[in-house]
Amino acid sequence: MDSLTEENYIKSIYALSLATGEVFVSELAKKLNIKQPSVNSMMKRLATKKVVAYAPYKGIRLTEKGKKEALSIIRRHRLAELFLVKVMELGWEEVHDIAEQLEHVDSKRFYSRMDEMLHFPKFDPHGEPIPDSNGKIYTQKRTSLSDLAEGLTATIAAVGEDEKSFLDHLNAKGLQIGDAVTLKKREPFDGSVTLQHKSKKEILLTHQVAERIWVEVTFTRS
Amino acid sequence: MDSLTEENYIKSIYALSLATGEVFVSELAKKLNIKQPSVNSMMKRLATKKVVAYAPYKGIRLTEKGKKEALSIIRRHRLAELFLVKVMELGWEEVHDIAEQLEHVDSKRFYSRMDEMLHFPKFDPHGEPIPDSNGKIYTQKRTSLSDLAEGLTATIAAVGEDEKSFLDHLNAKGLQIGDAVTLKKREPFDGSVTLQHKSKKEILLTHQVAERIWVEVTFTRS
DNA sequence: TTAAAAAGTTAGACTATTCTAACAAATTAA
DNA sequence: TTAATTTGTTAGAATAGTCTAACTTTTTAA
Repeated sequence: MDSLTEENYIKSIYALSLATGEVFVSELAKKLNIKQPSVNSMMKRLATKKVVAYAPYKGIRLTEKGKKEALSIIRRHRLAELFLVKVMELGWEEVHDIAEQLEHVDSKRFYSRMDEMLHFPKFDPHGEPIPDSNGKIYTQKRTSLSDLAEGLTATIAAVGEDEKSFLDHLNAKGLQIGDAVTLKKREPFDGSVTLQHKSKKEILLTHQVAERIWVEVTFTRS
Repeated sequence: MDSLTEENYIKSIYALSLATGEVFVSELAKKLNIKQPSVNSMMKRLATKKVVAYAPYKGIRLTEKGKKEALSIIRRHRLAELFLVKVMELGWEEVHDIAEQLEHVDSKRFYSRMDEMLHFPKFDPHGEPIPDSNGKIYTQKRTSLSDLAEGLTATIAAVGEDEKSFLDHLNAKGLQIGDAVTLKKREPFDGSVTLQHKSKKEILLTHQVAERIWVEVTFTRS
């Protein structure tokens, strides 16, 4: 097991190395508000633990093991944020610091219950993906249904709102997460969209509803 | 601010010194699974911080400041337990270890929201009192309504269940927290009780309901 | 009432984190 | 391409918590 401190290092390394695959001691030190020599010795420790690959004067990279751990922490953080907002009705602005603490709670049950209560969300309301319990991230490109081009077919991946009334509305329309829909027509006037659904029925959604639905394009026009 | 470790010491000192007002190094060491010399040096530190009063070879006592801190930790722990059970629907047996971690979360909002969501509970379902945010504990002697002697008048202080259906039932009977009731008669056969209510009406409750209502005796027969 | 037993204390050591000071390597810019 | 700048590393120290070994006080009980 990693200490709370180690977890924070791992999380930051993941975030900072996302783009290029590596981070430098100086960047990490700045991000964590810690002096370079401290980062340096922590890297030696994490290297011993096989969490990072680290050679002196070279960049820091997470190993597979390290990535897995990072994703697990990120999952806990994002689930916690979503939980605090959706279930506890706290404001987005006040939620980050609390999630920063909750992410270190060691209890599978605690997180699996959150997951259940939130209906296994794939994204947090910022649109950031929540890794699943195997560390798998939904990487497919998502678009809001309100931006999908006419004629394209896409799968409903997630909804931006988890409120019962919204879900009820989708239900009433016969839509569910996982359903494939084809965008038949978008009204230029009000942005409402007409969908072709697997049920063969045509479904009309207002712009307000469409923009809260995230889809993944599965087929393009050939 | 106290460290997580210090908070754990304070909580244990409070619990162990409740009866006599003091704890001994050996007891504390056993409770925390820590060796005596470690406890000894921590006591020196907490004494410097004015959290405990401690003289070598004498017992350990919390100062007023220390008691306040202990009550705040206990409040957080009990709120968290209740929250995990009532809101997150986890089982009582699996909740303690998680609450043990949540109690150290530093966020007033987090706890005040729990408090609100739980309707400002005065007791956890074990019947243990939850200190309020000023550290005040509801010390009055409580009895279950199912144990109240015939003829006594008492005030409804809390209910052991927070489920909507239970609260609805009480509502339908015209009972609310804070109401004074006099126990008119208890049926020996099924334990159901007849109450005299301030509304002048007589109310009949089954044993099942009565045992979930906590009351404080306000008047005794003279 | 004195000798075990129990309880408490000191001293010294070790790990996890962090820091400052001083030096070394790599990069950048003139 | 060398000198300045940036980046990284080592060495040594500090704090929080804990431990073991070796006493010292108190208590308990014969």
